[in-house]
Amino acid sequence: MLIDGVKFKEILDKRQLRLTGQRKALYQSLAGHNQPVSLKRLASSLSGHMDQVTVYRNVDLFESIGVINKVYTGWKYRIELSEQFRPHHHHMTCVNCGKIITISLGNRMEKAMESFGEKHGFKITGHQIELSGLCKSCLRV
Amino acid sequence: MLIDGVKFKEILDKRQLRLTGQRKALYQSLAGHNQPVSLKRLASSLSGHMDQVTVYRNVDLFESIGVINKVYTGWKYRIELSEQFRPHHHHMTCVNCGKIITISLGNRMEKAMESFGEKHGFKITGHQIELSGLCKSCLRV
DNA sequence: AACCTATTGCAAAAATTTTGCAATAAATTT
DNA sequence: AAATTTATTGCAAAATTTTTGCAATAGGTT
Repeated sequence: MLIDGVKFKEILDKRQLRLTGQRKALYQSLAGHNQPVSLKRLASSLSGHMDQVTVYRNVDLFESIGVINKVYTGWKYRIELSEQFRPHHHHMTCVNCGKIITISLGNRMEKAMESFGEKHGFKITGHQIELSGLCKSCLRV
Repeated sequence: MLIDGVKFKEILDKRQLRLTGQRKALYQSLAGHNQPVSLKRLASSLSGHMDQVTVYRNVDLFESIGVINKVYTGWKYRIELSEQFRPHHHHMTCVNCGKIITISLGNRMEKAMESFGEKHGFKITGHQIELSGLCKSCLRV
């Protein structure tokens, strides 16, 4: 596992949440994916380790403590580890084959988003940017 | 109704889809909202005019023919008329009170998104940009 | 090892979305 | 204007997804 498991434990500890076997399994499964996963896939990949209800409850929990982000690619949301564990990035999804590419927009554009909010009196705390289009191979066909 | 109803009819005609009372009602309800609506609210605002199943079916249809866009603000998606009926824009949502503000990012940034895709071999056909943060009033409290 | 209580699994409810089919009503033709 | 054609609707019911209550289990502490 490339992704820091110590930080995960710290985040739980700080709030007196327990590091259970199920939470470890969930975290590791997320760390093992290098693309956002749907809750359905996540749950089925973990079946045997834990009940589906526990997946739901912990996904909610993980979101509330900032361990994961929900990403909307296409019709449904998917889940990935947050920026505490991975560099900030965005996605580009092929509308034809569903391929997801991870991209980073660069500092200038990221900053621009924040100052954009300020112009309208907002203090920006996060943003979602999802591009969709046709990937190289689907363009050819 | 400020929003072009003729174009709506044309879009249906072109595909030999029928302009039913229910579709008119749905379109008008969408035209009457100046913010994205959840499917739930949409359905309940139309109850009496049409069955919930019909709302689902027509929302699907409207999406497939480009009449509406699905927008992800917060946890769930919401629906709004597409760029065929309204100027292209994005949203900024207050994470505290849920207020949604419509914003436009300006040509430079819009273009930048497209060329970003090209760099990675994608032909960009659309994008979602959703900012979240705290609005003026929620910052004060 | 005993204790405290957060967390889990199970069963079941609630909410959301999809499906099949007969009845209805747009649009076209006569 | 009536008849015709067939896309569309409403209803009932199934399927799927998400939430809830509670007793049993198992982290973490003393």
